[in-house]
Amino acid sequence: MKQRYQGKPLAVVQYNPWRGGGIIAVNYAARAKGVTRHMRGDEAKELCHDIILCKVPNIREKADTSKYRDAGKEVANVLQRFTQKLERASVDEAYLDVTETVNKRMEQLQTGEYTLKPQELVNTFSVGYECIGEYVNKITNRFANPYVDDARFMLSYDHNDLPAVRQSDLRLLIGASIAGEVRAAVKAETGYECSAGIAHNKILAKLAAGMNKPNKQTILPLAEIPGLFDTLPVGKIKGLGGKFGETVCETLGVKFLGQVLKFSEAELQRKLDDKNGNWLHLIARGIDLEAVTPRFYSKSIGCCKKFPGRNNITGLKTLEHWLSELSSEINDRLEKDFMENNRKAKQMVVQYVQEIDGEEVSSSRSAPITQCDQETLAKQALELIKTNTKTFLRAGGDSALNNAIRFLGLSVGKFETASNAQNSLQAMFANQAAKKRRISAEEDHVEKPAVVEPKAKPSEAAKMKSFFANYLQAGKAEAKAVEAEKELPPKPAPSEAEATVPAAKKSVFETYKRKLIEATVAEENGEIPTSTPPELKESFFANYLKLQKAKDQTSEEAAANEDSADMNDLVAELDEIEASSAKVEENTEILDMQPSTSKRKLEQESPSQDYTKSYAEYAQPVLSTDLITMVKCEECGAQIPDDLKALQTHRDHHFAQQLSHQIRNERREEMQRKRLNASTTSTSSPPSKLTATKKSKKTASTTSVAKTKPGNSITKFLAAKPSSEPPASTSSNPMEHCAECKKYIKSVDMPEHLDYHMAKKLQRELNQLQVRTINLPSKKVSPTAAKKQLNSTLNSTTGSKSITQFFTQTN
DNA sequence: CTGGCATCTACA
DNA sequence: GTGTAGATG
Repeated sequence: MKQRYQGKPLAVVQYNPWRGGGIIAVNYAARAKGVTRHMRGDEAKELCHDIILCKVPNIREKADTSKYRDAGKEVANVLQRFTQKLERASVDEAYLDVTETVNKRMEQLQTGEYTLKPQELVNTFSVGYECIGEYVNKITNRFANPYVDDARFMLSYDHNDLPAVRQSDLRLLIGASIAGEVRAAVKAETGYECSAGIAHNKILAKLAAGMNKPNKQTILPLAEIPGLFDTLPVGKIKGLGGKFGETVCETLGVKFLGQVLKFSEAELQRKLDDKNGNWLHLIARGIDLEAVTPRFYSKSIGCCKKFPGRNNITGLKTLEHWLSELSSEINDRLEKDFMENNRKAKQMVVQYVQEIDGEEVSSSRSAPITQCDQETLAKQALELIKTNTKTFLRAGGDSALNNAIRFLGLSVGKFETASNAQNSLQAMFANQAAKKRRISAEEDHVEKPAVVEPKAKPSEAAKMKSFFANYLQAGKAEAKAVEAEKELPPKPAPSEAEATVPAAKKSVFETYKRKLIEATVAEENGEIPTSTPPELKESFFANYLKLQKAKDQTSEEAAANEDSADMNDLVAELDEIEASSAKVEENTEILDMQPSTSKRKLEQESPSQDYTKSYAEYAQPVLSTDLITMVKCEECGAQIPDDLKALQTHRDHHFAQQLSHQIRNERREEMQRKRLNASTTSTSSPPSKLTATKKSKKTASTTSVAKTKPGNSITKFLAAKPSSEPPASTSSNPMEHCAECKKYIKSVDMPEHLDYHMAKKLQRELNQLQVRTINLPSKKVSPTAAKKQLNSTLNSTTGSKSITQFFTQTN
């Protein structure tokens, strides 16, 4: 492709003799003119006079898309360097689970080994925010002053979840910086540009990725989910874009995803079915339990061709010809695959559509294969068709088919690793390919090439993780374990457990919350609401966990639990949550490559088109200094804005926090005593239980679980460290030494204390950076772009000394 | 006659 | 294990 195409309207067509060919890809300049996929080339010409139509090359009389496969692989090779947990979702999309990198950077943020680099966020957007600077501002303010949240935030989440949600925002920001690095690497090394979505699971990441294009990335914060879903058409969610989505809308009488919240899970299960009801119930809450399944190569290789109308295959010779052509392509691709992956297909499938009595009848037949040369494949395919068609040939001849064939497809799969390298050339290729991409255990039956060498060093000895991190992560881990279990053989019906346990637990949480509220309200004379009444909202994580846990239990266990005190359930649950710092995809990114618009290597930028107006990629960081005036909380040292309301709210927090820790400590000690009395076989180790239930999931979970440190429980935060001897540390009031500020801090407050240090650092860094965008040659600005610019200007003038200046466009 | 082709997943 | 329909890009 030449640079003269840069920015000009362009589309890719295949088979262009008839009406200009079918469009299979459209660049953004052409999209702006209304050109879409599925149009014919001629229609596109009508809409966009100067559109450039590129043809997909024809090989063997059919479209050959290998160029696009190769381009996708080239990009995927770059992506692979950033995580082992890479799932290629299609030829130009991939999911990256960057949880481990985020974890590492969270720690490094505290030690100063890592700092957020705002220039990585210049073309980043965040759902619900006018610009990324606003989002960053919110995060830093919350961390420095965690207990003053806006009403919307407070209403969206349960009090107990707020810390987790707060930390999630910082994690997403780090995720976005990683995405920025990834995309920069893709651009630098391949010339292709791509967009990305950064969120806590695949569904959300995919959704977010589509919100700002091209060449942009979008964060979807947890707190924005309810608002977004209120007006999000159901069909926008992956998996709901087709017939099923329509069924959902019709049977529920809804248009937007948020409307699904009105239905209980049971209702959804009744109206749809068990599985879909459960799935939709979670999706409507932004929960998607699908893990990023590492997969670099597809499970099958296939090709097909339609023979519409007059092109129907009616003769044996023609059929043999096309089977031979398809086999030839398969064979080529298979040879290449063998070189790279040292695997061989063990099964072939032939699909075909016949016209029988004017009706299209499709069939597919499979057979095991030992060889996959062209002739063998073609022959076997023909055999399969013959033997599965009642009257294959027309009576009275030996070449006319009884039923015309309208479609032929041939694919091979069920790959197995070749026993050993067949020759030195093959070995060399295999090794090179392996070096390049270091495939993780993708398939059970595909062995890692011997040369595979993980570059990731074992992470540094885990420092004390913040309570928030564990809370959020573990919550997801728990959910995941339950999900994985569904793949195991049928479990006992949850009947009893489902009905009673959640109710019981719910009351516990309600009581607990009420206590907190009463306590805080009593102290503050009822002036400032610190917690939303329980009936207004439910605990996002806790509720989900409760539900899943109930399902997880056999009736027997449920009965046993009913005997125990409510509080025991709660504490056990919290302990379990905190005990496992197991893996989950914390931050998922989807990268959406855009071959049609992308620039090739060596290409230079060209005159900007309309859509390039909103590009922020010319931004560069400039230093400036300013800080917001804060006062210090005597209790925890946190910086709080110097106003009465903020101070009051902050003190309320400490009170609530102490109460909550106190309750849990008491229960924990009680449990401990019980445990000592009882035999210590089964109850001791929640993490091992997770390992067991997760076993069937063949993601990287096994490795992560193995890494889980046994002592990674909340008790670590609550009990004094044996090594450090704080002055007044007692079992009831343990203290620890903060490495950061050399002060002794109550152990209960240590996690937040560390968060405070991190927040302070973050804010300092970010406050010192101001990004300025180079003034682009002014052309017509789209209404939305104009609005954005206006807002940016407003931001930069009103908050002249504020952090919102990041990334805002000033001149 | 013309909405192409490739790939994956769920489910019966 | 096998064949089919649906979803998606």
